[in-house]
Amino acid sequence: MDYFAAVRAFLHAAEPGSFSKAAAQMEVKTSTVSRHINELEADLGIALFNRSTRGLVLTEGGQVFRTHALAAMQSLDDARQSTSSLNASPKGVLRVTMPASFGRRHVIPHLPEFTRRYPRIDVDAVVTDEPLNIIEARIDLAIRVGVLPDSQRVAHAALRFSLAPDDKWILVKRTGGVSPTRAAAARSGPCIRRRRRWRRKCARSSISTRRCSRTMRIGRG
Amino acid sequence: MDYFAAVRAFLHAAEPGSFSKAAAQMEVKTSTVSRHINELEADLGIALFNRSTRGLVLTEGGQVFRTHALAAMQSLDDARQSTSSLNASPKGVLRVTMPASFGRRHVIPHLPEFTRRYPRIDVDAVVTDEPLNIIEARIDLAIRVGVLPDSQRVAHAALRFSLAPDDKWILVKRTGGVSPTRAAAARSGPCIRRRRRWRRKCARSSISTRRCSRTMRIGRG
DNA sequence: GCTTCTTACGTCTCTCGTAACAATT
DNA sequence: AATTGTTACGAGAGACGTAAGAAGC
Repeated sequence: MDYFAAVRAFLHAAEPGSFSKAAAQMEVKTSTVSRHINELEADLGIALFNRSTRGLVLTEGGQVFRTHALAAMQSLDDARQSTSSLNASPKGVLRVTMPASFGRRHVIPHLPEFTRRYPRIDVDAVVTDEPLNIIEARIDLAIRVGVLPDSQRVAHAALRFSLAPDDKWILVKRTGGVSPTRAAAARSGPCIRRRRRWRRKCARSSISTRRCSRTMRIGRG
Repeated sequence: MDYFAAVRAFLHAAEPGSFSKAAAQMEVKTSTVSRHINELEADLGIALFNRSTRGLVLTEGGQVFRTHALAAMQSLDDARQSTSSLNASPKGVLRVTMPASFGRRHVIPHLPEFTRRYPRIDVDAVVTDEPLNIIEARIDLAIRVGVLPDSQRVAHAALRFSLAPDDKWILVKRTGGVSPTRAAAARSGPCIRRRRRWRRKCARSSISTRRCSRTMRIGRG
């Protein structure tokens, strides 16, 4: 059974003491509410309502369940709210890694302006020439320049920085010897694997890609 | 989508940082876990995991969601536990109404023994000859004797008390002039409407009818 | 080659609404 | 007669597993 729907139906019905009103409020049929609550009662092994045509009255068990269920649903709403609000206004920690000399010249000078514009973002700049494991080090964005010693990470080598006149980074795929999928990855945007996946997901579900593009705007003058 | 299943899949995957392990633990396929978490991410508009073949790492949003989701699921478990435990060991308030003289003679004398046997039950005996509205007065069990003045409540008149030698109350249907459904009601057990429904529900879903029978054992010597 | 996550596809379960019924005012 | 809860039934959606693909070890 759809436990979520069942609990919601119960809570909607408990307040006015009516299945019909609950159904109207939830924009489903009375039969659905009735079924959901019957399923819930079967699952709990206890009656939640005393039924009469004069209205419904919560049983003792119904009252107990209602109290806890309300708290549970509240928690779940909190979970959704606080989580999805994270992508509404950019906020949190952004860990960026970059080569030392490149960083000093092209990134660090712009950080004061960046943090002014996005005060809720804490930039965590890992300035190093060491080849980091971007997963283990929890790097959100890696900037690489030149030919990497680790030739297995071809995708990284496809990212090239260009100070273009417009508000975009230009991503140029490496010429020659690139497999179709890798070329596609390079075409579609930033080229580390999970970023490509993220973009695909955005396209699928109409999520704003703001998070990506803002992240990429760090080095713009 | 099945929100509960999705959240559960997420929590199972977050701990070991693996969809496969979560799938094995939940006895579903990896594809199911993957789908659930993708749905959750689409719903929240935020990525919950950073994926790599070396394992998964929760994003910042993933950690936030995990914290809240854990609390929510905990609350829901509490709701189920505390509610269904109500019918495991008899506990709570039992409101019984009965005629004055009958009560004094056949019920009240047995209450000390009853409360000794079921110490977690508080019996609330409404001893009155007035015809109560059992819903409004929150009566769990009504004992009626003789012909009721309110002839519409035929079902009540079908309950007859008998001090049988075995551990049961014998319920005899009223002879003559009983409609098929009412006869069925009288046959099937205690005859106020919601009790009949309760019995039907028990039969359907294999719920123990213990709660009913215990309630009915009040007057046994 | 093995493991891991992803995804398209077909099946099948399961949910929902419709509609008829029961019960009461 | 009107309202409210229940339930059988059929259509439709949606979930699941299978299997193939992609990516990294």
